Formats: sequence, C-alpha cells, structure tokens
Amino acid sequence: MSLQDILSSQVKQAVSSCYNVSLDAVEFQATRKEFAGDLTVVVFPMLRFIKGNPVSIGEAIGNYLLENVKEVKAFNVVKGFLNIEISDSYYINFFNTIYAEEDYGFIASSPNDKAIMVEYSSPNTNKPLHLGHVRNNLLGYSVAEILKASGKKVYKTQIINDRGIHICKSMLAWKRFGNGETPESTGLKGDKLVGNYYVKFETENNKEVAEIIGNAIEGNYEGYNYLKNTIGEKILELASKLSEYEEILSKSKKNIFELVKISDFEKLSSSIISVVKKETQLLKQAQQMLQKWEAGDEEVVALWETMNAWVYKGFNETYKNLGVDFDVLYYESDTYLLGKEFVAEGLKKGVFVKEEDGSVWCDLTDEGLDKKIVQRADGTAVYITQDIGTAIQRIKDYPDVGGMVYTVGNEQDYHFQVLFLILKKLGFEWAENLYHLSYGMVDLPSGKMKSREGTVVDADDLIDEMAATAKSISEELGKLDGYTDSEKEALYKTIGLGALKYYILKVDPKKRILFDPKESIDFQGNTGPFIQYTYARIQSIIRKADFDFSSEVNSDSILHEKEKALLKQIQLFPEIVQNAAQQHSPALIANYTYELVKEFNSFYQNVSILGADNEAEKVFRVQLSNKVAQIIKKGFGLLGIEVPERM
RNA sequence: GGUCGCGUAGCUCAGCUGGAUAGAGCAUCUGCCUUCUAAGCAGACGGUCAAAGGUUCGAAUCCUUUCGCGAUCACCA
Repeated sequence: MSLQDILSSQVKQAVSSCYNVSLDAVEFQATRKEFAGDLTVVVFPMLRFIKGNPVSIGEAIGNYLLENVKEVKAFNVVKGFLNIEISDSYYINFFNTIYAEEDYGFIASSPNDKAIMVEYSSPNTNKPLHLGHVRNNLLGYSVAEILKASGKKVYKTQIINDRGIHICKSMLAWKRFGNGETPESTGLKGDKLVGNYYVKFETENNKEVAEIIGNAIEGNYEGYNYLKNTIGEKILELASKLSEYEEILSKSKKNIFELVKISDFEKLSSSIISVVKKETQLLKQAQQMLQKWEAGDEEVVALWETMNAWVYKGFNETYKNLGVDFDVLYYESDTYLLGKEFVAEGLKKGVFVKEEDGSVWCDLTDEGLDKKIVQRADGTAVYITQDIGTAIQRIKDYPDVGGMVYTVGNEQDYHFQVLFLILKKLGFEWAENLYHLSYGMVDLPSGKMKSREGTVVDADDLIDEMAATAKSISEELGKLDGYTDSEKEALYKTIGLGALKYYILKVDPKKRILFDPKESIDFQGNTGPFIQYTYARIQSIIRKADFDFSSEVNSDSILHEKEKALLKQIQLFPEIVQNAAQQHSPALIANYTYELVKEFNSFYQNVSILGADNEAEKVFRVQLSNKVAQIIKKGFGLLGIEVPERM
C-alpha cells in the first residue's frame, strides 16, 4: 500500500470524524520546495462539502493525521494547502523493501493477458533509412519496451513494403545502367546501392521528360535547351510558380504543348512535368515490369529477390547499429491479396458498397469522415486494403494478440482513423484496441528533407557522426587511460547514440523536431551523455567501495535532505513506467530519468559518499547510489540507450 | 475551404486527471577541481504561457472565437 493510499483513507477518516462528511477523493500533490513538507493535501476541493475556512479545515485534518498516522511527523497549513512532513523512517523502510528488487518499477506479464503487437519502422525497400526512420524506430522500439515493463506481453513487428512500382524503378535502372554492380563489387551497403538506382531512375526519367517537352516545342531551340539544362535542378522552383495553370492542364493534355509555346518558360509548372512524367518510356517499362512481377515472371522475380536481399542486409546493419529488433516480420508481397477477401465479406455485410464501375467504397460520412475507396475498379487492392488484410493476418497468426500499436508519422492520421473505423465496422472486437502512435516529422531548418535536393540526413552517416563527436569530446577530456582502442570505439558509439536517442525521445512524440545538422547535438545539460556520465560516476564509486554494503539500513537513521529528495524521486519510478505505457510516451521516461540524475548530482556534489561520518551512513549512501544507477540503467534500457562503466 | 495537430524565456523543451510566486537545459554573466570523474555543482539574468472572451474559490491546462505554423482531404504507397 502506497503512502498516498494510506494518507488518503486517513484524511477521509479525519474529515468524517471532524465534520461528519464523507469524501470520495483526496487531492495530493508534491510539496513545493519553498515550503516544509513532503506531500500536500489540497483543501479547496473539500469546500464544496464542508463549510468553513480552508486554513482551519487544514489544521483540523493535520492534527488528526499527526495523532493517528505514524508516518506523519509534522504539518503546516498555507492558505488551502496542508503540507505534511513524512518521517525519515518511512522512507528508509521503503528503501529497504525495494533495495534488493532487481526489477524495481517493472511488472512481469501474466500469461493470461492479451498481448500487444507494436509495429514500427516499415520502410520502403527502395531507399536507405534516414533521420525520419530513426525517430520512428526509436519511438516504436521504446514504446514496445515500455509496454513490456508495464506488464504487457509484446510482439515487435514491421510491415515491409516490398511490392509496387517503386521497387520496379530501382530494378529497371539497375538492369539498364547497372553493369552488373553488386554490394560486393562496389563496397556499398545494399540499401545504398539500390537507393542509388532509384535516384538514377528519377534522373533518367527527368532527362526523358526534358526531351519530350523539348520535342513538343520543336523549332524552339532556346526553349529546348533551357528545359534540358534546368529541368533537373529547378523542378521545385518552377512548380511553385506555375500552379495557376493546373486547371488548364487538367482539361486536356494537348494544352500542355500549347501552353509551353505561348508562355514564359519561367512559368513552367510541376503540373506539366508530372503529366509528362507519366508518359515516358522508362516509366512504361517499369509498369510492365510490375505486371510481369505480379504474373510471377521468373526473371523479374529473381531480380526482385536479389535486390531485396541486398536491401534487407543493409537495413539489418542499420537496425543493429540503432539497437532495435523485431520478433516477426510481415511482407506486403505476402499479405496484399488478403484484404480483398474481407472486402468481399464487407460487401456481403453491407459495410461496403460497389459502384457501377466496379470500385468498392466504404461510406464513413455518418462518422464525419469521407467515402473511402477500398478496391479499385479493376479489382486491384489499394493501400488500405492491404492494411486491413495485414491486421487480420496478424490476429490469425497470434491469437493472443488483443491490440496493436502502429508507429507511423502524423501525415497518416487520417488513414489510421479510417482504417480503425473500417475494422470496427467489419466487427472485429480487437479493433477497439488499436492505437496509432503518431509522431511529428523531423524537419531541417530549410524545411522538409528531400532526397532530390540531397538534404536527406542518412541514418548510418548520422550514427557515425555522433560517435565521432563523442570521440573528440572524450579525447579532449582524456579520462580513458587503460582502455583498449576497441573498448574506446565501443564507448564512443554508446555515447554518440545515447546523445542521439535521448535528443529524439525526450520530446513529446506529437511534436515535430527541428534538426540542424550544422549544430551538433549537445552533450551537456539535459542530454543522454549527462545521464550516462552520472551512471559512470556511480560505477566508479562502487568499484572503490570494497566492502560489503548489502545490509539493511537502520530505520532510526536521520536522512540528509539530499538523501530524502532522492528517495522521493526513486519512489516515483513505478508510477512513471505505468504512465509512460498508458500514454505511449518515452518522453516521460526520459524526463523522469533526467530529474533523478539531477537530484543525484546535487547529492553527489554536496554530500560525501565514501567519506561519510560513520560506517552505517557510508553503506547507506553507496546503496542509494547503486539503486539510482540501477534505475538509470533500467530507464535508459526502456529508451534503448546503453550506459557505460566509465567515460 | 473541411478535418486533425501544434503555438510556453533569445534557442530547444518540461509542466500529471485545473491548484501555491509557470520550471529545466543551451546561450550570456558570477563563483567552485591539493576531497568519491568539472560531460559536474552553486547562483544571476531572462515570461503578456499566440490573442480575446467564457466556465470557477482558482486556468498555461477545460470550452468558444480569432491569428500563425504544419499535416491531410488520390482508383499513390
């Protein structure tokens, strides 16, 4: 029974004996620093039931508590706030009960509970992972770990988007321009190599677009050259200037060419380009390839398998570097047909409606949303069809799963709203327990990351850079005598990754993050390395404490103010884990850990641990430090951050 | 335009189901390494909580409106 529970019932008794009124709830808060006390009862809400002035009510309750509750040492009343001082022995007893608890704050899952499946990462297989994926991975992994710690059984999963035109683009470019290059022959990571060919496809396609438009305005060599020379770099600039022509363009494709003839080239729009882009031979070939793939063409499928294998190998390396993992993988190529079965079933149930042209829709207008297409007129699946299928497949594969968490960026908020609603309409009870872990984009000072402009922050590069920064700081401080080079390298990675992960996870997932590659991530203050440093300092003390410090603390001891502050902070940990799980928020863990560490550093700097006045005190302080270190390690574990023995 | 999210110190962020004088870090400035790791500690400076109304003992927090930023509204994924 927690202290608050005890006090809560005692306050109720106090009120009933003094005023003959029964309260439903008592409001507590931590006492502010400037007042004496540990816990504060807010009297104001009681005024609704008790007539009188808040101060005298507070006094009355305080006196009752002082007489009847042994943990209450003293009290004072300020306005409507009853500040209660708790006896040191309560805190010491609390510490004695949890000291030996290895998994303090964590709850083991019980076998009968429903499991939760957490999906994260889910990249396309045509581009390497970038900073946006890093946030996704860190969030998903961390939330999965937090849910586990809170007592849930968890499966980590991802859906790999290995199907579709984007894959065929890389394949085609590799076939046409690759000269048989492989990761081995080039020394490139597989995902990077394939990504390069995706980019290659885009550049070649742009060339063809330039040619088409150039030919269209035959005779105008100035225009032809202009387009050829600028179309690569100036696409976006042109696009913004030309949206006014969209309407004309949509009416007839022919108008494009008329427009080009009559208008200033500076005003060419993305509309022209995007229309022309769909007319290129290259794209048509890619589309043919997709059809062949769907038809099971051996050569195409073999190439697809080869190139995907390259990508997976590259991804796995990045995942390993990031320290994330998965329990089960789903591939879109395996599940994309599945949703269609349920489209048919939904039609029978009347959840979906078939239009004249054969397309199938779900009418969500009653729920305040729009109509949503779930199957194309030609009978093929769309994005959401596949998601419906995947969700159902997962429950089939893992019947113990009772809910899912989808870690996907907030640009898909609407998509998931629709998906969850459709699954509910299809009558799945687990559809009530689906959660979209939506997070904001990671933006650069210049705006969004754009691969075409080369502003993408590559995940692997970023990890390396962080480690390099850690290295230069560490070498300057020069505290690593006796470490081998490989030990040092491992440490730099731990610190660099710690900085990166903490930087990303400490902010509320909903908020977007501004990342400035020029200003490196801090290693001081509210940062990962700051917390890791504190852990390392504690380890140093423990190494020096060459005596037995396992004995219980005498509950008659008197606590130093800093010790008490630490104990109060330690006491909060289990509740924080539960809150973080409930809110799907690693940020709560990060912030808690920071507060704990700040409190510890203040203790460390103001109180001598190994130089304590007497043996008992020394033992207690080492124990306290050790417990703080354990919680740091546990808490950081929930964030996927490692802690070093030295730094 | 409809829907959703965000707006707190110069910058990056906390602020739990409404509670006391709105908190940290960075940056700027003062002190502290002959005592357990100075990636640290102690302190100073810095605020119209976007704006206006409302709800009540009490609002950064809840409601309404306005403004600003972002996302989304495809037979793309």
